[in-house]
This record gives sequence, C-alpha cells and structure tokens, in this order.
Amino acid sequence: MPQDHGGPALAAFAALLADPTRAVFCSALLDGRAWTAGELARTAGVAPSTASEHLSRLVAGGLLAEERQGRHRYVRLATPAVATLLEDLTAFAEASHGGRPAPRNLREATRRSAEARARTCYDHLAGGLGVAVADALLARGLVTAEAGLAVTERGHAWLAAQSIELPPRAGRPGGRPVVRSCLDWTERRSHLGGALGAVLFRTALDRAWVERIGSGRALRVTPDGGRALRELLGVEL
Amino acid sequence: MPQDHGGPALAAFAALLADPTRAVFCSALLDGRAWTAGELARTAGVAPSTASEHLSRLVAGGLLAEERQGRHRYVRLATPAVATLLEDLTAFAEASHGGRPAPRNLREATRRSAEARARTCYDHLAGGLGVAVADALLARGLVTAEAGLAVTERGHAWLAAQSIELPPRAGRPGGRPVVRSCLDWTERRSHLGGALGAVLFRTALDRAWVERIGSGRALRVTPDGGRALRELLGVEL
DNA sequence: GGGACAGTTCGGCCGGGGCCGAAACGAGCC
DNA sequence: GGCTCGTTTCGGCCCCGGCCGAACTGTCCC
Repeated sequence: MPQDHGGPALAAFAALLADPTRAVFCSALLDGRAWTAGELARTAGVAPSTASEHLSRLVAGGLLAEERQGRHRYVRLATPAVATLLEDLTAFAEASHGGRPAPRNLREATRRSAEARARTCYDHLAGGLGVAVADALLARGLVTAEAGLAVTERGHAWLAAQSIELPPRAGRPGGRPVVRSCLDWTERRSHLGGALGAVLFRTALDRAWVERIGSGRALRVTPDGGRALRELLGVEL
Repeated sequence: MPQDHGGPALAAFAALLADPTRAVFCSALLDGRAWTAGELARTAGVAPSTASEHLSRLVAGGLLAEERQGRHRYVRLATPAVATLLEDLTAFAEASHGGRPAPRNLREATRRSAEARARTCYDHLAGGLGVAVADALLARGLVTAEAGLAVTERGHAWLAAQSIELPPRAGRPGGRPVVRSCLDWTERRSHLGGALGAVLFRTALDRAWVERIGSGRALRVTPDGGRALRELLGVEL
C-alpha cells in the first residue's frame, strides 16, 4: 500500500518546506510571480550559493518551476495546486502557532495596514479588498455557500454581463475548482480563490482597476477601479 | 504582515512532518482512530522513548490531540482539518515523488490488493470501494461536479430516503465542506471525503455494511453490505 | 577581447536534532 | 507491598544538512 510509503514520501516532501530559508522563498513566491535566484537570496538574507542549492532542491521536489533566461534563473511556484497547498499549510501553521506577534515599530505597522487594504495572494485578490469583494459577491447572491462555495445562476449571468469568462476546464473533475475559500492571514476571514478568484484578479488588472505597487504583493486601487467596484458590486473602500 | 512570519511559521510546522518517524505516525493516524504511544513506536520501529518525544512535539504543534487513560497515552489527529491537510500533502508528495515502488513480494502484493478493495481514509471510505461509491453517486446525479463538488437536489432527497442525515453545520461557512474530493493513492482517482463521505462511512459501519479487519485501515464488505450497495447504488464489487 | 555580474560547485565548518539505553515514574493488579 | 508494564526524562553519541567563501562557468555589454 502506498501509505506504507506515504510516511517517507510525506517526510521527504515536508522536509522541503521545513527549512526557514526555503519556507521564506515559497512565501515570497506566493505572490504568483517569477523571482530570480538573487532576489530570493537577498530577501531571505543568505548567500547566493546557498540560495542556489535550495532552489535546486525545491525544483527537484516539484514545488517550483524554473526558467532560464540569459544569466538569470527565474523561478515560480510550479502549479496553482502548490499555491493552494502552501496557503493551507501557512494558514494552519499561523493558526496553531498562536496569534501573530505585534508589529515592532510604526513603519512596519503602516506598511501592514497599507498591504492589508489590497494585496495579492498567489493569483487572486486578498487583504481587505479581497475580503470585501468576496462579501459583496455573497451578499448579492452571485456566489453561494450553501453546499460548499459555488457560483449561482445569477452569478454566471453577472459574469457574462461583465464579459468575464471562466476558463473552460474550471469546475470539471481534475480541473481547478471554480471557487475556493482562502483564509486571509490579515483579516482572519475568507476571500475568493479558485478559478473565479483568479479571473477576477486578472480582469481587475487588465481593466486597470488595480495596479501593483513595487515588487511585492501590494496593490493600489485606481480611481477607475474604485468607481467600478462601487457600481458593479457596491464595494466602498 | 503575517507572511513575513509566514516563512518561519511554515518552516516550523513543516518540520513537524519532515521527520520520517513522525510522518509514519501521522500516516498511521490517518485511519482516524486513537493509537497508544507504544503501538506507534512499534509501527515505526523506534524505541518508546523516541516515540514519546515525537508525540510531545506533534501534540504541542497542534497536529495531534492526546488523551490519557491510566498508564496509556492515546493520541489521534487533532481535527478533520489536520486529516485533510495530511491527505493533500501525501497525495502531492506521492505524485511528485514519481510512481510508487512495486511490491517487493507476493505477500505484500496480495495485501495491497486486499486493502485496495476497501479501506478507510481518516473518516471516510477509500480504495476501490470508495472510488466505486463516488462514481455511483456521480453517475446517478446525486452529486454533481458542475462547479466544485456538491450534493444535488436529488442527492438530498436520496439521503433523506435512506434516513442519512448530514451534520447541521456542514457546508456553512466555517463548517466542514459537504463534499470533498480526496485523491486515492491506490486508485489514482478521487473518492468522497468531507461531511458526506464521513456520514456515509459512519452509516455503513452502523448498518454493518462494512466491518473493520484488524487494526489497520482495511475493511471487509459484509453480505448485507454487498446487497445494500447493489440495490441502493448499483455498485457491483 | 575585457570587464561586470548572475549563478553554480566544492570544501569545510558547525549546530541541531534524532536515536538509544538506563533509570525514574506512575498506574494497574495480585 | 511488590510486581509488571507503559511512558517519560536524561545524557551522550552521531550524522545530516544548512551556511559561507572561494573559485569557476557562462552571459551580457562595451
């Protein structure tokens, strides 16, 4: 039986994430974008040589995918499934680890609140904005939590009216679930992941409703975006 | 932001599972029952003193719950959420680890096939039986995979007709999802987890459709059970 | 070609942590 | 009380693995 091997395989896999440096890498990559080896090394505060070895292990273990461009080694999470797994693990780890420590100084506190307003979580919206959008979709009956999260009839109509298309394989067995609850570390509440969360974020970026700030997960809502959110969903920021 | 701490917290949590012995403990506990420290020590092939230390760490980390009875220390997975997390991790680990090794001898092969027919996965059915039941529910339209897995109108009626009741909080936000796809390591296909999977397994045990073999995850389908499965779901074993 | 720079490989250091056995503890049982 | 047995604590061993710096490779740019 595989579960005889489940022990060792599980241990080997968990060991990939059990190192603080590798965990920081994965956390950073949860912004859904590709990072270079050097960026990750600086972020984690280790020598480039150390980062290189870690990345090789993560790639070999199937957590990361790499792409070489010239003298750069770009690396990103291998699949959305990896992101989901990391989100689940982090949520659990944070929860069982007890409350998170308070910010150490004013600068960190303000940065926290800025990020809390709007940020990304892999490929969808998170932070206060993500939670607000999720609440609005539920309140307007576009998404139901009746028996697991799902898009309602009205929800599909609304998406069509906005010319927002879900990917064809979404929701089919083996495909990505349409809606997934993703616990927000900041808000301690759920925002929307899954194919719906991803396509909403993508749309918001394409239509310039939000734009990235710097190279992290932080987002800014544009004036157009604020208007659209208010009109389409009744979301007031 | 918590994700600054997400790295270290994630690493600390993953480290709990990164040890082969602790991973074997968790794998064994995926049968959903409480084991004593000594049983786990023998299963993993380590000294009782070693097992004791590991268990303390797992309990402190929130993965296991313990209950002392006389001179015994019973431990079990702390919550269904832990089981879900372990299932996801194991499935991913098995998948990315490449194909599982072939059975080493005839005895192991036969044991595999016996277990493959019917076994448990935490608190629901798995193996060939689990997959067959899942397929039958889908084929009869009692469960849909339209937009994530969900119980259909007909499904609810069917459950009521069988006097099978879902727990009241199931499917509500914060509650356990009603239906969850759980990848079967043996069959490489999904069977049903979630509240529905749990209540179906519980019902099957209560009505003596299946019974446990020994102390592992293996199950035997009783004659009554075979009849019930055939009549109610058209499942032929 | 030459210089700058990203990444990799290797050797060596060092600490953490898993393991055991011995001994202590404590519950059940006679 | 005295015995058994499951569990725990402690001390000590040892090895795995993360870290760095130095040297090397390969790419881009001038």
